[in-house]
Amino acid sequence: MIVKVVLVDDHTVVRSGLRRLLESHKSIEIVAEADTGEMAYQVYGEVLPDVVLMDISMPGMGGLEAAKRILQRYPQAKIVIFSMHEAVSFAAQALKTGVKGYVTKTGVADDLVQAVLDVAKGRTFLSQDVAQKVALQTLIGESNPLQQLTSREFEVFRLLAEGKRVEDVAEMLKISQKTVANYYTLIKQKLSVNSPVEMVRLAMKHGLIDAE
Amino acid sequence: MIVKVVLVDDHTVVRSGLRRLLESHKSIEIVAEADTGEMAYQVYGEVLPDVVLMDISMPGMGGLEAAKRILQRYPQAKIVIFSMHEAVSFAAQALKTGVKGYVTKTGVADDLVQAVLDVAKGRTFLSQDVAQKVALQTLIGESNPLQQLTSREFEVFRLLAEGKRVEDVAEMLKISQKTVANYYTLIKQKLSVNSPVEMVRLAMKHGLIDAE
DNA sequence: GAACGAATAGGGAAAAATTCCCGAATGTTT
DNA sequence: AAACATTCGGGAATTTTTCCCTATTCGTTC
Repeated sequence: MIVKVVLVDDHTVVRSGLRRLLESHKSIEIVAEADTGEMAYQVYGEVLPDVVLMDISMPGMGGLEAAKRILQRYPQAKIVIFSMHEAVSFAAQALKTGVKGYVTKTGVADDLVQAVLDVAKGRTFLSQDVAQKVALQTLIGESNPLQQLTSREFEVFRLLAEGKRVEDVAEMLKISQKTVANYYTLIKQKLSVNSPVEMVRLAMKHGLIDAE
Repeated sequence: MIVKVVLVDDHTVVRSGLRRLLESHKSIEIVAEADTGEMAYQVYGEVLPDVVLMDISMPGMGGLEAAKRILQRYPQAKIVIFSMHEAVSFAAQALKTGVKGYVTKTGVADDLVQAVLDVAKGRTFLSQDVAQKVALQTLIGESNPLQQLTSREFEVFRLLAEGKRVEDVAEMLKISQKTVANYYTLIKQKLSVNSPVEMVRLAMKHGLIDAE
C-alpha cells in the first residue's frame, strides 16, 4: 500500500529536497505540493492525502495555524509538522493542536521518513532529539511551565521573549495592542514571573531563544 | 625583598585560606586583614602595605568602591581585585577604577600569587581566563558595548539585568527611583537596546548573568 | 586658579506600558 | 443545552518610561 503525501513548505528548493528524500522510498508518493498554509488547506480537500508534511514556519498562516484549519474541517487528517525548533515547548504546542507527528530539521533524515510512515499507520511520531529531552525532563522531574500556556498565549510569549515590542506583536498577530498587553499580564501570572528579565531567562532555559 | 599584603574579604574562612595560600611563598607577608571596605581604607593608612588584595563583593561598600576611596587618598596604592565574575565587563570596570590586578576565583591558585607579586613589582595583572576572553574578543573584532557605560551606569545595568526592579535598585544604591529610571533610559540609549528583553540578552551574552 | 566637560543625582510633565476588571463572541466538552 | 475555556478588547487607575532641564562634584586642561 502506498502512502499519499502532500508537501507544504514555502521554499521550493526545500520541497524538492524533501520530495527526493521521501520518494526514494517506494511506499511513499508525493501527490501534491503547496507553498502556503492557505493552499495546503485547499489542496487537502482536493486530493485527500494520507499524510500532510508541513513546515512550521511559513509567511502568512504558519504551519500550526494551517494544521488547525485542516483538522477543523477534516478531523481525521494526519499531519506531520516539520520544524526548526528543537525546544520541547514547540513540540508540545504542535501536538496539542492535534498533529500526529513532529520532526525537527536537525534530526536525522530517517526520522522524516519514519514519521510519515508511522503517522500513515495511525501512530504518533516525535523526533528522537525532542523525545530525548522530554524523557530526560520527565525523569528528572522537571516541569515545563510553558505548557500551561494556550496556543495563543504561547505565540505571544515567544514573540515578546524574542524582543518584539508589544506594538510589533499586535501588528504581527493582527490584534490590538490592548489584547497583547492583557495577554502579557496573564502570561506573567501563569508563569509567575515578575519582570521581562525573568521571562527572558525562562524562555532561554527552555530553548525558545538563545543568547546569540 | 618581602611584599607586604593586606587582605580584605568579609569571610573569615576565605581570609584564612588566602593567608595560607599566599604565605606559603616566602616573599609574601600578610601584614593585616580587614573585613569591610571601610576598614580596608583605615588599615591601609596605618600599615601602608605594598599590595591590597580585595574581594569585589562585600556588604556595604563593595570592593571597587573601597578601591576607589583608597586610590583617591593614596594614588600610588597597588590593589588587586579578587572576583567571582569571569565576565570581561567586570574586569574592564575594575581596571578602569585604577586597580592594578584582577583575579578570578575560578582561575588557578597560582594566578593569585602571581598577581600579588606582579603588581608589587609595578606591573598589571589580569587572570588568564579573562585575558583569554579579551584576546579572543579583540581578535574576532567583537566590541563590548558595555564598556561605554560609566561605573555607576554599569552598576545600575547589572542590577536591572539581574531582575531587580527599579525600586529595589534605588534602595540598594540609596538613590531615588527617579535617578534609576533616568539611568535606565540613558543606558538603553547607550547600548542601543529598545526593550528590557534585549537588555537581558545583551547582559547574558556578556556573561553578567546566566540562564540558571 | 579658572574653565570645562563628564559623571552623578533628581525634579516636572507628558507619553507609554501595565494592571485589574469586565463583557462579548466563539469553540469545546460533557 | 449548559458549562467552560479561549480569544479579543474596552475603561480606568497606576506605574514606568521618556525627554528636558538644573545642580553639584570632580578631574583635567589651559
